[in-house]
Amino acid sequence: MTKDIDTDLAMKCRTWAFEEAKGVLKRLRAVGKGEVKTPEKGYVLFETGYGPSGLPHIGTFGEVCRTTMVMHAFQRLSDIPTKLICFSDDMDGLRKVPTNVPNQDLLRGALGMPLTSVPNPFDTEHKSFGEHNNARLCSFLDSFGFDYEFMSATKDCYHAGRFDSTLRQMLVQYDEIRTAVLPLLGEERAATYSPIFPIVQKKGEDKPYPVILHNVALRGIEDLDQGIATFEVMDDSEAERTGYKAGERITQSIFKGGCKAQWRADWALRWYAMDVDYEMAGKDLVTAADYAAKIVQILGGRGPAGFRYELFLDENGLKISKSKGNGLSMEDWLTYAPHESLAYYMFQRPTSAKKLFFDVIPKAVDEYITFAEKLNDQDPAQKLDNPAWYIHDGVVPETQHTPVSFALLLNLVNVANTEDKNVLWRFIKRYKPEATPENAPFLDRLTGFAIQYYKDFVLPEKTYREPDDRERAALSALATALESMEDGQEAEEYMTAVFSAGKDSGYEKDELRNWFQALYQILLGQDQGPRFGSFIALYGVKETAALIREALEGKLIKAA
RNA sequence: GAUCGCGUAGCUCAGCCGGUAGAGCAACUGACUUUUAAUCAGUGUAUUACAGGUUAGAAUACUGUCGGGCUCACCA
Repeated sequence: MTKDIDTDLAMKCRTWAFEEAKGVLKRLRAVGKGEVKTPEKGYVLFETGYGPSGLPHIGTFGEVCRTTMVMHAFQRLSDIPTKLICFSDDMDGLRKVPTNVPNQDLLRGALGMPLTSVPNPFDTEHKSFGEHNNARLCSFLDSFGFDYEFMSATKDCYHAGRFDSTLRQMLVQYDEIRTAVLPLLGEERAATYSPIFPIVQKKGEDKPYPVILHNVALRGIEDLDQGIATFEVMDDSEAERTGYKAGERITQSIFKGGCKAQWRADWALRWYAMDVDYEMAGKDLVTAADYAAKIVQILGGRGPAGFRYELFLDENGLKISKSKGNGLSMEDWLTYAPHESLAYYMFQRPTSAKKLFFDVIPKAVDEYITFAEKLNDQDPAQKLDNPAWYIHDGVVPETQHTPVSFALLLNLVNVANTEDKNVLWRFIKRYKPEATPENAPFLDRLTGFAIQYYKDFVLPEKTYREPDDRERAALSALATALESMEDGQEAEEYMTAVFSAGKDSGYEKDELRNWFQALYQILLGQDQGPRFGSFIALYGVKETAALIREALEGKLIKAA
């Protein structure tokens, strides 16, 4: 790519993304024995992991988004080609049945199977549960335009034999690896811990039914080059699920899909086999990542560079958990704001815990807009301090331009009292006559979000009331007056009509305030509203008249 | 128990390779308006948790204390 940023300048940049990218350089220098050079695989590998037992979520987005930012930074530090791989750990066993998935019985009958062997409970063309979720991950990532390569543990690695040479080595160093992990484990677990789990056919099943044996110990290596080894089952904890009881022995090849590594070891296996240069991890995984790095060292390699980001908390400072349903979900955010604003949020200080709840959304959107608006005019040093640089990889597209803030838009949609984008656009044009949905597509998206916000949070609060006799007479007079008027007149003209209708129906001068309040309460379902003359001008004369007629017929109350 | 981050204006937070403390919201004042809201303009006298040391100078780096919190220690 063209060098938009001078390398020296990039080296001086101290934002976390560049600090991380420098960490990658440091790793390359160590691996290259003092020289930074292109790795044998031909590129620098940035990896993010994904567990396909659930759907992609806000954490998935955060990792891919942030890793991409580091990769973009790295591209300013070095000419070495880069690649981002989103790795799906889809050989992992199905441990429990997710409650938010159809065909619960189907899944209950597949416990213990690798996810890519679990039948697909969804009505999609994918053969397995794992593959279905993989596809979900990809379409999720694609919807944001991430530039990545998908990799399946089952298909691309275990079964393809890609991990075999590393597995061979793990077999040789089995005890060493096991010993390294033991200090981390509780006593009970340590007794039966194995870094490698053989995958066997469940006993007593006619159909193919692969299950992962977790409670085994390596007893001997029969043929190292074929990966053939003997394992002994250590207890009866999985007897019911697998048919294997304590003391039974299994001799088989662990190559070509014959085994699965325990997750800490699996991480190490992947890092070593693929020579991963960078992978970040959430704080909940720090210990595991440290141990995985130790295992990589035992294998003779060096773990990837990468840092530990803090977790997201809810409004009360508690960890966001999908099962508890606290905090904000991906869907919540994307319902009310563009993904660019979420990327902006992800850029903000990943090393300190952030509260992620509803109120942060509008602020994130407006801060994103502020930075995006000024990026292209800044000098290179300033650009590197601008979050928008990281979100858009250097240049903000013209289509992102928006002359109006999200906060203003939220006010506008409230005032406009509309679920119609076109009406909202008329209000926007009053502020910024040059803006159109065509020349400001990002603003057009924002109007959609603002309307959604209005629908979900403002509209339910509305309470329309019935007009009394005097109000009824005044409203009726106003409707009649408006029906004889045309669009396109000054707001003052309409305002005069509103005042006349009020005065003619008996409102004294000091009482007119009540007349306006009545309009809002009866027509808009709220105690306050826009200047009414302007409202008519923007909403439309005929439309306003129609609205009044509806109110008089009591339709608005029923609708609400 | 181990680890990691946090403690700055009423609220949410920014500032943290050291140089007299900022934003948004809230509040208040004014302008505009034949109502209100919006909009526009303006208004911030915070022991930067506490203590100590380093420095010509510390919210910022260091040491300690207190407070409250996440995560890990069964599984991944």
